[in-house]
This record gives sequence, structure tokens and C-alpha cells, in this order.
Amino acid sequence: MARLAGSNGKATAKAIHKHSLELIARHGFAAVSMRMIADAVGVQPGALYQYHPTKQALLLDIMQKHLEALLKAWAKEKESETELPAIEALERFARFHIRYNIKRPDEVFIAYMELRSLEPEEFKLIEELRRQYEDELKTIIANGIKENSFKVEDAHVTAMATLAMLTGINTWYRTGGRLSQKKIEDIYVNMVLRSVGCAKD
Amino acid sequence: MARLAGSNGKATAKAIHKHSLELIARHGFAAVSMRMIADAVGVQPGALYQYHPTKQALLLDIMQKHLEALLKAWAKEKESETELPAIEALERFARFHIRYNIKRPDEVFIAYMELRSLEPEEFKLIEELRRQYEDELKTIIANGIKENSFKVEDAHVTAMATLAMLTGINTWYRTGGRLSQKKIEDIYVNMVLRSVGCAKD
DNA sequence: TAATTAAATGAACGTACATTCAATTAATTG
DNA sequence: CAATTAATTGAATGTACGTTCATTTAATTA
Repeated sequence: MARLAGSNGKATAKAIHKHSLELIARHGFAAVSMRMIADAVGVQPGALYQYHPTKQALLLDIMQKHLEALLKAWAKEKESETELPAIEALERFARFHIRYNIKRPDEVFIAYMELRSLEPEEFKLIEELRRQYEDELKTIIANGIKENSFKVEDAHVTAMATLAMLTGINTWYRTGGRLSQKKIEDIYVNMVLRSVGCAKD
Repeated sequence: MARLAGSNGKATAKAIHKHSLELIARHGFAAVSMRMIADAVGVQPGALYQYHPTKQALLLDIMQKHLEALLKAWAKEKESETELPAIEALERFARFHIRYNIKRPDEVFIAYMELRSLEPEEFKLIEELRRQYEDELKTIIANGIKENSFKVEDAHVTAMATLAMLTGINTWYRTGGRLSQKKIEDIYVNMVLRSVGCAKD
């Protein structure tokens, strides 16, 4: 039977993941239909149900995989030098966060934006992963306070403010812009270090 | 004809606005139906079309009114003292931004989150309003650079980072939390001022 | 290759969607 | 109060949704 060239394909889990990611990031979970995803993958809608029992399960899979990969990547980054002074630890975290997230705008956007599309149980699961990541930064800041490197009043609020600032890059950064990625990274790291009261220069 | 007590009402523009705001902020634009809005207002779906020609027009109205009110409120805040030193101008902007946005989490969330639900023409309109607001902060930072009060490399990037940090309060702040709103405001203002290289203390 | 398992199809199910509209009810005006 | 205008109803239109499933096709194993 003849089919459109290039439009038919196997519904591998990887292909479904990739196309769902793009579609959901662009249009939002509720606005993306299983038919749209199937079209993008090049299969019939029913084929998707070999890989995820429901549309929601597909979303959960995307968010969970993203956050688990993020935590794993940070764990690996940390394992090189475990006992850095707080200032250097903060700089390392900031640079890691920027580099990791700037490469994955769709995942980051979905993991933050589509929390409301999850059922309470799924929501709790994702929030727990997010909390784990936030705690990494909170610990760094708390250590900086203890060793008198940082002059901040509240580790939690400072961590939230710092994360919002760093993650915010994704809302405006586009490759090939006016500034190089390295330059942007340096500007942000500078701001982060200053904001906790330990300027480099 | 008998109807459920309290559930019938007039579909005033104000009532539609209020209930749409809550529903869209909670579930997302695509996930909210005209029937849900009509139910919340206490009318039949058809009645909504006396006020907005389409569902999209309703969304545009919400976003446009929010951003225009924001710009107007900031214009009024500015008119008290026009020629403040950059440091004080930045502090005034930060405090205004925090106070204004913390009171309107639904509007702020929708205006950022539902940009993708707009048609290209509507999108341009909203983006232009947002740009105007961003430019207010960019101008303050650029002035601070000129008068040597701020030690930052790029006014645009600094403005984006600052706005992301300040707006981020809405993602975690809840009334009745551990810290007072005044305290949180002070912490953020401190971080903002430090991040541009002009610490108060 | 034959037997078995896995994946994909194509059509269908019931439901919910945005929007329309003639008829009805309420509000306003002369 | 009568005439007129505006707002609301209730039902309907056609479309698209998530999901299911018997059947066909492909891949794997013996």
C-alpha cells in the first residue's frame, strides 16, 4: 500500500518523546492532540498507546525524565570536587544551571508550565524532584552563610530568587544573538555572586 | 422559571473577566471551555458572545487590560519624582514591580504563559506592551551606567535578569507564609541593588 | 521457514468543543 | 404604560477530542 514518502515511520518511544516535546512546548499540553503527535511521528493515533497508556502519562514521562536527568547531571558535576568553598560552589552551580537549561528550552518550559496539567499524585512526584534540585542550591547558600562568605538574610528566598533569574535566560535567549553564550553566562554569574554579597571584582 | 439560587446572574463584562481570569490561570486557556466560564458566571454559553466575539478575544482582552494597567500604574508612580538618581530609581522600580505583581498573580501568569495562545497579530500587540515596560527598566539601568552608579556590562541582559528575578516571586510566594511581604521585598531589593554593583550596606 | 509475539492500522465510540440563532425575557426609553 | 432595544436562553450545528479494538502487518524466535 502506498503512503506519503517520509511520513510513515515507527513509533519508537524516542520519536514520540521528541515530537511531543516540541508540540507541547509550542502549543501547550491541552492544545496538543494525540492526532497531532501521531501525525508528527508519522503513525496512526492508536499506535501511541503502545508506549503510554494515556495522554497524561506521556506528559508525566516527559517531565519526570527531564528532572531526573537534570539531577543526575548535577550529581555528576558535583562529584569532581566535593568540598569547594561556597563562592566557588555557587559559581559552579550557576554555570551548570545556565548551560544545562539553555540547551533544553522545551523541557524546561514544559516542566514549569504544565504542572497544572498533572493529577495531584503526579504533581507531587514532579514537585519532589524539583524540590530536590532547589535544595542543592539552598545548601550551597546556607553553607556560604555559615562560613561567612555570603551576606544574605534567608537561604530559601535567595535560592528562589537566584533560580528565577538564571532560568529566566530561556525566555529571551536565542542562538546567534548579539552576545555569545559565554558572555551571557559571565554576566549572570557576576550578578548572582554580587547579589549574595561576594563580588569577584 | 425557577433556577438554582445564586447561580444565575448577569454576564457583566466585569464578572466574565474575573471568572475567566481565575479559570485560565488555574487550568490554562486551552483547557478552559466557554461552558466552564459561563457556569462560573452563572449564564448560558451564548451570553458570553455579547461581550467578546470569540474565546481568543476574551484572552486578548485579559492580557491587554493587564499590561495597559501595569504601564499606567508605573507611569503614575514615576510622575511623583521625575529625576531620581539611578540607584533610587532602580529601588523604586523594584518595589513597584514586586508590589504590583504580587497582588495580581493570575494576570501575571496568564500574560506570560498564554502568549502562545494568541494569533500572530495579537501576539505582536501584547509583546509591544511588554517591551514598553521592559524598556522602563532598561532606561533606568542605562542611566545608572552613564552616571557611573552601576557596574554592569549590558543594560538589556541586566534588565532581563532583574525582571525574571522579581517576577519569580509569584511562583513561590503565598500570603501568610514564613516571611512578611515587606521582608521579602527588602531581600529582593537588596539583591537587585547588589547585582548591579551598588550595594546599600 | 514456521510459529509466535509485538506493533500499527483504520475505523469507530461517546463526549465535549466553539459558535450560531430564533425565540424569549429584561431593561430602557418616549 | 407602550414601544423599542438589549441581553439571555436553550437548542442545535459541525468538528475534534481521547481512547478502544478487531484486524492486518512486521519483527522475533524456535
